[in-house]
Amino acid sequence: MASRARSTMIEGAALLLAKHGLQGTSFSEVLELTGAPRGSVYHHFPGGKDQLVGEAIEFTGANVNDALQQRAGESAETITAYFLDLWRSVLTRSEFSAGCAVLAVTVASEPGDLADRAAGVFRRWRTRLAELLEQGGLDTTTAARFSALLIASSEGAVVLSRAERSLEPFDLVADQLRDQVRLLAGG
Amino acid sequence: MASRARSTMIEGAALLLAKHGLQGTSFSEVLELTGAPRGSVYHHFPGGKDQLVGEAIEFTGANVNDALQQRAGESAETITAYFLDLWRSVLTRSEFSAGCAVLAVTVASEPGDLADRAAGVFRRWRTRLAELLEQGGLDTTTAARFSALLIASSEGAVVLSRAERSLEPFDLVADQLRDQVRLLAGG
DNA sequence: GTCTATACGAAGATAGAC
DNA sequence: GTCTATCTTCGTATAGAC
Repeated sequence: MASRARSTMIEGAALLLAKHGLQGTSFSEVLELTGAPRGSVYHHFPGGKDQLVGEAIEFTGANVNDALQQRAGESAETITAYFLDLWRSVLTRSEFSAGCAVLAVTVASEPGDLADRAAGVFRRWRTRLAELLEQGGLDTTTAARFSALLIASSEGAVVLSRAERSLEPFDLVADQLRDQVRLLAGG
Repeated sequence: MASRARSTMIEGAALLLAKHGLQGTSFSEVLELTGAPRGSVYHHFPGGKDQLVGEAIEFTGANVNDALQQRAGESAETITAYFLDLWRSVLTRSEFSAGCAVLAVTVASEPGDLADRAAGVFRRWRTRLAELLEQGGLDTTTAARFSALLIASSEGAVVLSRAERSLEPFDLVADQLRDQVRLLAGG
């Protein structure tokens, strides 16, 4: 039975990881943000911070995969535009204060279980997106390549735009990718 | 007069930032790595950690710009391939343990001087690369777009490959980008 | 320029009462 | 399930001697 406090903490941790990074996300901050009770942290997460963070990035991973799933069956162009909008809205809704929790964990964690879980999330995104792009009209090789490119460049563009606090870098990248997928789809 | 210990610390900090992130890089680690004397940290860097980190990312920024400069006058295809190889070698030489210091600082620092300096580094890369791509045959608009795409996707691809501890994601991205710039250059 | 000693705060984690 | 108290470690930063 998953308690309310437990899932609230996971969602809160996911948000804080996206904003402040791995070491910048403490139990204290998560509790302050979510109002979850301090005394039950190690009751819900006996594995400590690593467990909470691990579940938070799996949560983020599932969110993105669910969102992608909603566009199953659409054209490669539509899927590309949708994926880009997903990340663009992270920037706009947070006023450039948030990015990707999975990336934040990857660049700040030493090799180990946490890093492996982050890798798993990235890999599932890449596989799922490639499948959808292939269904959307790209050939197998191109779908695998463009899936990797789309994820990598979205992640990177979010970082550039966060740094500059401007949508300019992100939008330049997005424009280029949308043009490109049109050509690849033989439009 | 810049002392030897001072520049050694800056280089060491740049490497550690790329490996362990912002909060994962402490004075103790920098001193251990570089053998610099503990007693003169605040003599060389009266601004504390922020100053050291700031100089470290400027150092990284200058390194990349200098490397780019070596390819001035070459074709857009050559410049693209060279820029990708630059980041690919970060992965291979570190056995997937290092990434980009500027990205690491961006996703882990709160708004302030440090974040602004990171933004400046990214912006200078983007501007300089766009100039070179334009000289290399791309029209102005395409050069600006492709410069942003190339930087964003390299940064993102480094993260994906670090996570998976495999060159596969990076190489998929690189293949796609090299194909794309060939088309853009009218090849 | 470099040293040691130390102040200070924050973090993760554990123990035991309720 | 939740609380408070506490332990331990580690980080940045400062002070003052050499």
